[in-house]
Amino acid sequence: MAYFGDFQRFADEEFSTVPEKVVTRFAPSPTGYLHVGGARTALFNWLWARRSGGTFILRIEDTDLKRNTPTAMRQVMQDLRWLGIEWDEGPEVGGPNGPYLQSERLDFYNRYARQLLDAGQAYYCFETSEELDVMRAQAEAQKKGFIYPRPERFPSERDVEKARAEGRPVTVRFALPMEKPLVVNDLIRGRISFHPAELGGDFIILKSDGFPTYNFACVVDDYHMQITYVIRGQEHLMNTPGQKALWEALFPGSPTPHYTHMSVTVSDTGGKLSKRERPQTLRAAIEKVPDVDIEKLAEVGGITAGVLRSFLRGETTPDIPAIEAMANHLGVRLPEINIVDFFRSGYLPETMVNFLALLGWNPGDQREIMAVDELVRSFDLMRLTKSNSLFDRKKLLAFNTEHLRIEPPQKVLQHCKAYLREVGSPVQQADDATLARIIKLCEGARTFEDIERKSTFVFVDDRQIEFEEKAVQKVLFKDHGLEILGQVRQKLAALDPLTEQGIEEMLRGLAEERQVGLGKVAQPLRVALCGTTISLPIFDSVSLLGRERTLRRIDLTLERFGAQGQAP
RNA sequence: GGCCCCAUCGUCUAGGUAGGUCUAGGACACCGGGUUUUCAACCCGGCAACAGGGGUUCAAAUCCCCUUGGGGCUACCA
Repeated sequence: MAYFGDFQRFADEEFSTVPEKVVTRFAPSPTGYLHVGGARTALFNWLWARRSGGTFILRIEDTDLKRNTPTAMRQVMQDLRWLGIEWDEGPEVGGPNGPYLQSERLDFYNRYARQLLDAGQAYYCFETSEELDVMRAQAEAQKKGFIYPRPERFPSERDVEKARAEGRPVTVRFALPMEKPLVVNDLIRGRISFHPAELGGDFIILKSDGFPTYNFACVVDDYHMQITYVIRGQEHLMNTPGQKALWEALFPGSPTPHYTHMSVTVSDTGGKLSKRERPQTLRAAIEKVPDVDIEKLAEVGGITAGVLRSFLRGETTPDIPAIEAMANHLGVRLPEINIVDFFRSGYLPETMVNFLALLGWNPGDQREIMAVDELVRSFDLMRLTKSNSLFDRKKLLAFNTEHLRIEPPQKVLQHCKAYLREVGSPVQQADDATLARIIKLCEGARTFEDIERKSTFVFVDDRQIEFEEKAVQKVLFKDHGLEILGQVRQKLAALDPLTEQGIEEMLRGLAEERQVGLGKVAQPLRVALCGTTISLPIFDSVSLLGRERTLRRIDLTLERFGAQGQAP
């Protein structure tokens, strides 16, 4: 099942050997949760591998000791699995080309660095970061691009010992061939040519802590893992010529993978889709609160008032749980950025996969709502869009509405249970049959959050119902709401047995009797049962609660608001 | 600043590689109407785009150039 796409337009020496097998990889650096951009990159790589019967590899790029967090890798894997993106090789599943954590592959990098050093294609450097900063600043002052000055004679091993003895950092730089232009053949952008001098000159491949840099590790691993297609974000386009040069030095004669640089996804809340959006939204929200109680808010977030003030000044950012706790406390909705955010907001993974796939790709016909297997069948790298796209949450919502409608009920039920557990909803108490019934009643719901909100009244104590002021004023205190509720109570008490049909006939009869619409008799009852004007269909609401609880709630409502008199 | 990428309705996009069939199609959003026991959903209708300027050509959304605009990179981050 090899791919026979249009390679003619790139038919030159570089593409003369089109690899039979498709091997792609997703190579995140484990710095936090998987976010939308990363998920899209993973998805495209996965789809391409699946579409052509190839292999999808997960590789963890944990070469930055300062940034990697211990739990991040697990979170990323969990999020990928939630989306249904399973890897054929990688952490936890193994594979013939492991290990799949770069931090466990140091031997490879050292060996190749040694090879380059011995061949005179790389050399040692001893500058500190500060010294390099000064050099860059000088170049900038002269309005010139900074190019690292390659020494006339490369430092020897003895120089290295000396530098170490002096406590200087030791790094290794790749001597970038400067004579010919570096050409990248991007599958969707075509031929792009770079002048080596404009790339910034010789770049570091081994850091002073002994770890490889991204550009180095990436080349070594892509070769050893036999990656045939590199599909990544546009932000890597400028890295590619350097990586190609490195590849040619390391593996001469061996074809590089095909490169594809995807467009960037930008946020509909303005600017680049970034993890910073959530704290920024919270900060803006706090600033709008008139007399914000800093002490209290800090306590909610589990941080000190000092930290909170510094956050408000834009100096620091508290951790994710603190941000979420404070937002929750203030009732602020933070924009979803990470994949888990969408899970917690009640989206289906099928929606995310479908929507993400359409960000920068389309099947070429008018289909939009597609199942995963359909995406796999239709996916084609050559159909990637070149321009950046905006992440439109409203369209995502419409997609979720549709998927909630078309996915198999069993699947929806399972996802719904996971959601309810995650948010700690009282609706968790529902048994499968009841929950399935509730989901069915919520046909047209946009997210699990909608379903939860509409049905939670069934699972709380009769006395725990919180009455929404607006609902009380509008429904109970107007149009004889309380009076009608009293009548409803009497008729309901007389109903035996209590069936949905009976309830419906009774309510319709009463509406007719009073010469009003059904809404006028249904709404007071609804408010009595759940405290708001939004709930499951009223007949089902009553039947779900049962006679006893329904009557008790009506009585409690009458007791509580009856004394406050009737508005005209 | 330098280098690189990109440019069709408000948004995602089809059409562009083989110029005429494009009075530019679809979806989301929006507006109007309908349905209705709440919210949502649903049904019908409507608004709405080839960034600007030069070429090439009988003919340009489509090919070329310039301008403008947006984005990316310019680390001992990935």
